[in-house]
Amino acid sequence: MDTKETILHEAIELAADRGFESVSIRDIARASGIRESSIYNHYAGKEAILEAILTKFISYFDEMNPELDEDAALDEMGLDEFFSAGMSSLLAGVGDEQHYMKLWRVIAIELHRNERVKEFYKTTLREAPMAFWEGIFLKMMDKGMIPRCDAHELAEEFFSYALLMFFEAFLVYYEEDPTFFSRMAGDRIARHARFIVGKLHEKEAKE
Amino acid sequence: MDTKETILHEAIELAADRGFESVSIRDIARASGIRESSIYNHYAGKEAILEAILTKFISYFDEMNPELDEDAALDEMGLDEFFSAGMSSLLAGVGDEQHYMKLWRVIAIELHRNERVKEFYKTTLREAPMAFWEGIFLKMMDKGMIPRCDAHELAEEFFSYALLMFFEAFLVYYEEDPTFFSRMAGDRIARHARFIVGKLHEKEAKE
DNA sequence: GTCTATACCCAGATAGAC
DNA sequence: GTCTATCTGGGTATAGAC
Repeated sequence: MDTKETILHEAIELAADRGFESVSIRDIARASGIRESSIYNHYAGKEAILEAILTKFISYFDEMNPELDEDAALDEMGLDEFFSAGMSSLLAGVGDEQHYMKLWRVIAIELHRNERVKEFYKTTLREAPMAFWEGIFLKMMDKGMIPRCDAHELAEEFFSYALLMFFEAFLVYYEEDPTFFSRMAGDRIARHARFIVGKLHEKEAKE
Repeated sequence: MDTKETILHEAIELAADRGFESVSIRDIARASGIRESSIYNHYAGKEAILEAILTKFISYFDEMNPELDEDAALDEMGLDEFFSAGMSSLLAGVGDEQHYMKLWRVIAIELHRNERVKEFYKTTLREAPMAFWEGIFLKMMDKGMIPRCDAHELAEEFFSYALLMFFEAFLVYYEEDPTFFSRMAGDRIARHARFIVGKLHEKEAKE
């Protein structure tokens, strides 16, 4: 690993503990085994390191979240199976490699003060998945797999729970248990999915 | 307003913008119209001011959230009415006075690094309301108002959405719209409540 | 590209006159 | 209880030798 990568890596490790704001150039230099001044040969300043962290996170996220071929999947699966598959895909997208988890933690902490992170949250973490699931639900209705209802609302009900898990895992429980998301989110979201599926099945049974 | 109160007030105003960490004693002194050194006649240090903020918030919160007499209420109301009442009570508990909203914002930002805030979140914001709603659902089942099911799960499904609104309102949307919670949470949570009530009604119809 | 040395600033905090 | 003055430490960042 070259120096530039090392600096970035150590900056993330430190920022996951106490937030990027609380990490100094000195800290990063010490952890990277070089002097403060050497950092400026690789990054223009502290802000540039944060930008690099966000860029790394976003490209990592995109790479881990290939477009799902929902049409093919919908033809082959039942409703329950599809939810499980969708959730596995979601969790795979979050990843569970330790260092990647730290990136999520940094992003969560930066949310309140960084415009780029806010934009990422609003479009990539919230709107895009909501639109995806809304599309899925519409197709399910077309195929008669679920009864007709407001697909937009259904998507909101379904995906909101995953968003709450994100906030709780990385802002509330992270320090006492950095694996909270990988360990708990899967089960909790699966339970939630069953609740929603239950609702759809009941509707079906009723009609 | 005496000096000690002024210091606390201005500290909150500043911390709501950029987080308490980013506010300096100098900033607070300037906003309060006194010198830095004078602050130490009222507070032991910066940490003491943060503690005072948390204490103010918690006592304000407790004051705004009187115990609801759910038994009496349940006897008089239908299911829909009770949900509306419960939600109004929740929103009243959050309050909408500007300065109080700023306290919520500060709390949300501090969540990731302050143990006291984490504890408040876990017990007062999450566990207590969950237990309250679980109790309500159990009583509703006893009275035959809703079909029997897992009351704990139902409470989680119901209240999780309100928690997500808290995170989104104060971490994501606050800067562009400080009134997001008062304006949006009410409607959104009401819609969510209708979704849950819908589910219960369908269960009822089915059985 | 890394080092030493240093500039410059602002942070939290204290001493002591009034 | 407020002020002026000051301390000490740590922060980001730059200059220039090697």
